[in-house]
Amino acid sequence: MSKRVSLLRFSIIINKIKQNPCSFADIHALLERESELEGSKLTVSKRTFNRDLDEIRSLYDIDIQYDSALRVYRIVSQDNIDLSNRLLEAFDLYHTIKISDNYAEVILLEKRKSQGTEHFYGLLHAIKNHFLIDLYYQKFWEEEPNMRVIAPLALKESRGRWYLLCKEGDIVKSFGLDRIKNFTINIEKFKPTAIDLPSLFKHCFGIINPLEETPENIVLSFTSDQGKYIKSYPLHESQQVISENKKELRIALKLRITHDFIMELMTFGSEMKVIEPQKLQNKLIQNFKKALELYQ
DNA sequence: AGTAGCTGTGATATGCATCC
DNA sequence: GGATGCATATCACAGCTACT
Repeated sequence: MSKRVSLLRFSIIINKIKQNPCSFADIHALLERESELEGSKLTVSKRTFNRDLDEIRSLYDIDIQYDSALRVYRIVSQDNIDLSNRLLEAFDLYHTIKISDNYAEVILLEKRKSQGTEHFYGLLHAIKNHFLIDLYYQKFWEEEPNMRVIAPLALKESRGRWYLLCKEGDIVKSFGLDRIKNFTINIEKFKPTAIDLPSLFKHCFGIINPLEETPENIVLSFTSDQGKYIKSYPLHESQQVISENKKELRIALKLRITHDFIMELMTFGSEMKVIEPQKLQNKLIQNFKKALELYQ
């Protein structure tokens, strides 16, 4: 039994129980069906299933137990939902890529360059042990990568990309992992400083963080169709629905108005209107006018 | 150097017995 | 009825040898 087959079985078990608490017989039947799709045997004995539950508990922090009153297995606690969902997602993605060769006509992977995740391990080592690093970084607008010595603080995910947060002087800067050409861990250490990074980025849309800007209360109105997407994929953690009817969905956000946020808002075109603040509305009007001028 | 085939070892799955 | 412990079976893989 390969690790991949076990992990696939864990994923099937968790997803099934997550959707609907069910009996061992139900899970066995599902594994039987999945075996046909997968082309290898996924069904296991009751004993192995029990051991799987232990593994799932330690791997994903998902506690599945038998409910004798309802005669079903169900999830009784999930310590860190975000983390376990991400672990499951990561495995589903891994599995899909793994089998994509055999399903080339139905699994269409995006052709894209590496996200720089190969740097994770080395960077984490430097962050944990407070080592300075010599970073060779390729800016979008420069031909050659330049080298800088920086104090790495954290890795941050933002809008599907990964960034290295560093301290340069008193400022926290971010570097896209996909633009890191190379880095070496310096023998010199830096003095760790207590910076509350989650708070620092609390009112940011993405990775751009102009601290001189104060967070603004923003109200947006979406068409009801677009509103459905916005409700399922919120723009920001501060997003709150303030009103909803057949014609529109109104949401409130609290964040710093940055270029990336304005660009994101422009992608909604005529499906969205800025209600507040006035200066954000003006900025969008100005941008759309400029865009229109390109065609006149 | 590359690879096919063999073997030993550790990891994993299983069935049975027993407990609660 | 499900959960658990234990002995055994099975599998994957690294390391080795022999061959091309």
